[in-house]
Amino acid sequence: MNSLLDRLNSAQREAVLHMDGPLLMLAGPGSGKTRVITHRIAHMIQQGVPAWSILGLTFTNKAADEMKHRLKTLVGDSHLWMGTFHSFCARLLRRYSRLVGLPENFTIYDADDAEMALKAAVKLAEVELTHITIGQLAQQISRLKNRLVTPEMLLGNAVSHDEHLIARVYPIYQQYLLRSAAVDFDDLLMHSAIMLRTSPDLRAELDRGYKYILVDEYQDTNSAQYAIIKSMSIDYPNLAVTGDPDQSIYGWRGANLNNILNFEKDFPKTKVIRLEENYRSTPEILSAADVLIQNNQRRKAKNLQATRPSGSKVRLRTYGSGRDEANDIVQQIMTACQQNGSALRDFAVLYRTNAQSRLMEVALRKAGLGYLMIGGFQFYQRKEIKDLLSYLHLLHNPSDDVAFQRVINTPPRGLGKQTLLNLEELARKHGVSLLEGAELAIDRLKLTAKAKKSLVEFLKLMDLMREESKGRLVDLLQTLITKIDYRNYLQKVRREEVDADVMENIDELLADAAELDNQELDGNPLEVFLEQAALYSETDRFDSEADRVNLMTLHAAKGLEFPYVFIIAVEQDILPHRRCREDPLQMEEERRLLFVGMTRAKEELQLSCAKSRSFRGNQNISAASMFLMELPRAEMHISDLTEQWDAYADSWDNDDTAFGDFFDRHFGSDDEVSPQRASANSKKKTATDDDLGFDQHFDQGSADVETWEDPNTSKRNTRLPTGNDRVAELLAANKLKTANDLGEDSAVAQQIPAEAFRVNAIVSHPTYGSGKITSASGKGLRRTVTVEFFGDGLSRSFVLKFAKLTLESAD
DNA sequence: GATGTTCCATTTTTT
DNA sequence: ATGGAACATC
Repeated sequence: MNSLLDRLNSAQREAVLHMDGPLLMLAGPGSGKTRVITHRIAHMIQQGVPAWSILGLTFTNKAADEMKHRLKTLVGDSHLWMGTFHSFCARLLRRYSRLVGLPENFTIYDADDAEMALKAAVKLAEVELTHITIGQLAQQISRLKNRLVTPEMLLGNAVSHDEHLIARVYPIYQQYLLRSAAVDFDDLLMHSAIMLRTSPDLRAELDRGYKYILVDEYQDTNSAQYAIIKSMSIDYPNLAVTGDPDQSIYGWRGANLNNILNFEKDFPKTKVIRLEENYRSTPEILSAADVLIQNNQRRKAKNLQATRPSGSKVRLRTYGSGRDEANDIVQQIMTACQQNGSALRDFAVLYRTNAQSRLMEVALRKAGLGYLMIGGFQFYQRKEIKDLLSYLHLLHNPSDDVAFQRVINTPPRGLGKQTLLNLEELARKHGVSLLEGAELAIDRLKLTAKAKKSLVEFLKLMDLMREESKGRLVDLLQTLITKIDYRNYLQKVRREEVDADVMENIDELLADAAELDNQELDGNPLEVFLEQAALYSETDRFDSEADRVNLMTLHAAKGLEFPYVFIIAVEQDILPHRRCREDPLQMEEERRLLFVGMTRAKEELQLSCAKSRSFRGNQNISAASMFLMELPRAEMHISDLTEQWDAYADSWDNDDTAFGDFFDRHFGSDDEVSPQRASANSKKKTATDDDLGFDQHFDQGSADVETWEDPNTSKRNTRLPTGNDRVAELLAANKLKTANDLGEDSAVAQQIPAEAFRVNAIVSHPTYGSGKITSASGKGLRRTVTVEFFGDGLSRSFVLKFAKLTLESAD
């Protein structure tokens, strides 16, 4: 049994040996936390603690599975409950649903379903969503729920317009969910917490039952989760939590850092153990991450100790474009695989937002390398899967109005908007679900023959499925697919392209069902199937046997490790995300996010940014992230691979419209221009010919790595004039005359961009009067514009250098 | 009511 | 770029 304690350092051993009383493990990245947890449980079991009295709560199913797996190798099969908060709560609610007014066959709505329900609620509440989107509203309500704020608590407390709106919609949303016998993700926690609060007997029973509770990633728990754990740790405060405040990255989801910061106060006589030795990363990687995180104000200092031998320097790379970035990384991966026999699965590419995966995917596919993308559009969110599952949901829970809505006319069976509206009204009048409403409708609603027939058929289908649901899940699904001729419908909806994928997804769903059919289950298979789908996340099955490059967001990477890590698009407005700019707290969370990403790496780490990146279809100039300026750059390997930049710039030169847009975006808007942007632009322009000297304003410093400045500080100090500013100024001063004035030796010329003469600008000509520029091309004085004159409606072309054109208005 | 077309916002991160 | 919603047409 002492083998359990072998190969543990003293702090780890102390944690493993701790049994009774609260325990706080402050575990830095790579400090062997999972190992400590599993060994500790194994130790407890060996000491005679019954496994079923231990409750392990994790953040992802993946983490739970991993621990279960490791535990199995230590003590064999054991019957402890280890899972996510959400699945634990789901289980709790299934058993005690009546305590919160739900039937036990309630449905768990995913974000999509919840949004549909919210939309319905907004409609019922008869409010107008003017300046807030449905998504924002959903998030606000989610935050309230995470803080255990019920609709009643909101009454009379609303001050702002938003608060009034929420106070109005939130209760109706909750009602809607209740009537649909459904809960959203947040409800799982909130209902559980409330249930524990209002049922002292149940609380005491669970407290007694789960004598030992263990919470992983405690820094990411929110108030609802706190309430749940706390209430089960009163009589038996054997609560052990592990976490790292520096890895708190779910503040936006209501995670409350105070949970971990105040743990010692909360639970008297807490034993605190710090795990600061890092067994994962090279000293280079660890030190870079450590230097970065020290820029956070709101943290507890900690002393990360590297234990591994020195490795290669952390790389910091600048690319010309996101495409170059992706290609180079793929190149590096291939080289590494060839030269030192690395496997593809040793590599991870991490990014801030899911959208950033695309370029990597393209590059990997082009190179013929397999990849595994975690997150993004998830399997269970695909239309074809959701459609089919909605039928099952409706079958399992006939009150599920969201499922009904999704399913009733998919595939189209002639039940249109108006019919559905009538049906809805009928159901509401009778206080019944939509499905029941449908039954009523057949007699009570005047329907077209077709609609009536469809409704009858639909109800017959549901009956048939009800019959079938006693058998195997696969058969049920198969019957459904055949009856509604679903594959044919899909083929029609998505013409030609990618229908192979779609069909594969359906097959995969069938396979999932078949797999479940073969398992021994302690519950209703249909229910288990649906719940799995609802609480499943892609992160959970990331380590498939296949050898592939891993692609995922920084959030999804939490808790994982890889020999080689690339963090891409470390750029201003992406890695500190745009939405976090003003909020220092959110800014710190962004920094922690990068910290988490960096500390995933074992051997090698590369951070990169690109100077231009396409966003929503067009190329934008990017500035390096302020976080890169905070890194110990002297100790890193820095390289600037922007030689492709000029090639990109040239492609713009050939396309004047594109350049016009570019100009607008960077000089014509009121946005402040960072030095990076400005010099990037000047670099581009000086590469061409006869400029107007406009650049001189900007041509200070190159964008080379050595001159990287903190974009935040420099932005504030140097508000650069924009093209429009200057034109407006000169127009006002009546100094802007004709294009001739833009001649080389004209004083004004130094300041007027010929590009000011662009499409839609109003100009006037001594002979033809005024007109509008309808097209423009060329640079500088050779610029040619076509003007459509208001007088005779005719178009004429001019070369700026020679024509006497006067700019009347810039746009 | 179904199908086709255009326009529009949209994207932070996830159980 | 892309998919959804609003609008138009069959």
